[in-house]
Order: sequence, then C-alpha cells, then structure tokens
Amino acid sequence: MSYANDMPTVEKVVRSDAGLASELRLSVMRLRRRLAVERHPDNELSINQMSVLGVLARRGAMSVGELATAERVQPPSMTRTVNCLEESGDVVKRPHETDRRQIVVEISEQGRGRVAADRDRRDAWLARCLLELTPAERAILRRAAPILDNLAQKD
Amino acid sequence: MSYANDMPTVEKVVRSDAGLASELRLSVMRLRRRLAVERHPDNELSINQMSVLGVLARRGAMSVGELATAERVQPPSMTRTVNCLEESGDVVKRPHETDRRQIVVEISEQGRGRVAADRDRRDAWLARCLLELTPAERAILRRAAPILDNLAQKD
DNA sequence: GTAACTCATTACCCGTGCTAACTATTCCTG
DNA sequence: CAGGAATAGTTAGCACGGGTAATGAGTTAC
Repeated sequence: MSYANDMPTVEKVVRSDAGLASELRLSVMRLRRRLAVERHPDNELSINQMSVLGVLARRGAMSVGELATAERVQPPSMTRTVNCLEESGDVVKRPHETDRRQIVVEISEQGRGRVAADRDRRDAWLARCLLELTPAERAILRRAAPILDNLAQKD
Repeated sequence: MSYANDMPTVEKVVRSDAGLASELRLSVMRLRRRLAVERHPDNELSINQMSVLGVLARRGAMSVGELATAERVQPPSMTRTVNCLEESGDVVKRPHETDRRQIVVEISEQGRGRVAADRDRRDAWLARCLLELTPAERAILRRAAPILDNLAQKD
C-alpha cells in the first residue's frame, strides 16, 4: 500500500496504531477548538445550536430525547439548546400526538431559512482551508469524515 | 484516483467540496464530545491537562506563551491550565534564564510517570474502536490526523 | 389501581474558552 | 541613558456548554 505519490503537503504520518489513537484525539480536539472560534460573526446562534438546527432540517421533526441521542448529549443539555432555539424563533415545540410526555421539536420557517442562508457561509473558513489542500488530501478527509462520525456513534 | 477497493465498511462518502466542510466540522465536533466522555475514571486530570502534559513530555519544557500557541489557546486559558498542573504536581514552573518575563514550564517526574502510565490506557476506548475498523480505514485516519492538525494551525 | 418506568425539565456545579485590564520586564529610540 | 512602546504573564469577570441529581407529568405493566 503505497501512498507516497499523492501526499506532497503533509509529510508527517502517524505510524503505530497505538500512537494513532493519541494523535487522532489531539488533532480532533485542536481542530474543534479552532472551528469553535470561526463562526460567522453576524450569526447569533452557536455552533451547537446550528448543528441541532441542521439535524432538524435534514431529518425532520423529532423529540428532545431523539435529538439528544443524535447529538450524543444528555437530555438536560438538549433541553437547554432547544429552549434557546425556541426563544430565537428557529424551532417550535409541540406536544407529541399520542405520547404526551414527549415534546416534538420542529424547525420553523425562520430556522429553515437560516440553515439555507447559512449553509454556504458558515463553513467559509474551513472551506477556504480545504481549498488550500491538495486534491489528494481533500480525498482523504472526504473519506475520513464518515469514519470519524462512525467512531462518535460507537457505544 | 480510485479508492473503491479499500473501503468496504463505510460506504457513505461526502461528495461535494462544499458539503465536506460541513460534514467534517460536525464529525469533528461529535467525536470530540464523545472523546471528552471517555477519559479514564481514575485519572483526575482533564483531557486538556493531559494534552498539555503530552506536549511537554514530547517536546520538552517551554514557556506559557509557547504552550498557548501550541494548543491554540489564549494565554490566560493556558495560565489556568498550567496552574492546575502545578497544583497537582505534574509540572514545575521556573523563571526563564535570560528573560525574566517568561515562565518556563517543565514536566515533573510525577507528570512524566503519569503520561507514561496513562499512554496505554487513556486511549483505550478510541484504540478499541480503531481495532474494529478495517486496516484501510485505519490507514485513512492515519493520514487524516496530521491533515486535521494542519487545519487547526491555519490562520 | 398502583407500582415501575420513561420523558422532559429544573436547579446546580464544573471545566474551559474568551476579553479587558494590570504588572513586570525588555526593547527601542531619541 | 531616560522614557515610551512592546511583550509575557496574570487577575478578574463573563459566557457557554457539558454533566448529575432530583422532580413532575405521563405511560405501561402487573
């Protein structure tokens, strides 16, 4: 398995499997920290709120508990996030039709508009960085993203 | 550029470059959240503190400012982290030899012991997850990690 | 019909990032 | 060489976002 010809920019490669876990963990933490800083200034929603809004836009209305599971967060945390989104008018809460314990959260028209309007701009920084990479590097990240997400979903 | 033969497990691939930024961002955030939960219960140090300790173990003593830059954090944040590490006895602070404005932070024997003893265990969860991946997937992550770290270092 | 369970919430705590303002030191410049 | 600018670190204070524990409302099972 020779990759030498299509990785001109980044030479450093983590070799051992033991080290991979460490390196990957640190890389993910640093990049996340970097990303948290880069949100668009005229967007008053946090990255977590936008993430939840994105889930609702993609997968449709769901309960608070389902949202918490999807984002790998405890229910109280999601309650707070959802409350913020309701306050800003980006989601609406309504009771579940049959099970009145549950609260169904649905993205509002404003929220959907925000997602649509923001989609192109909110990733500006990362997208710009990605353009500076080589096509081969982008290809690696394109394949790595779903693997990372898979890891995040493991028990 | 055909990768089809070495990606059996994860089929989903982010296709557009615009979508890549979004997907990568969300994947990184979710995995980081997952990782934050997985720290070893009998380790009283946070993941950030362990990260700083790891940098000191790998690259040797450095100033607070250099540490802040390395971890992509503002100086006050690193001051607090270093103070915690000093309080737990994992680092020692000493004045810079020539420039007395600077404070040089050095890992202590206890800190080095903690890093060494912890190295095998602190990544247990991620390492275990990694073992469940195919060799091809691990190869992707092995190449992705430095790219992600590179992204985190961009302006 | 009551006990056990589930979903969401409230209250509270902690870690960790930030900015602004301050002190101490060093550097630069007239 | 004096004095202002620049740099390193710290302190203080704020915000966000995670967590657990406890509570209330609703459902399910016995």
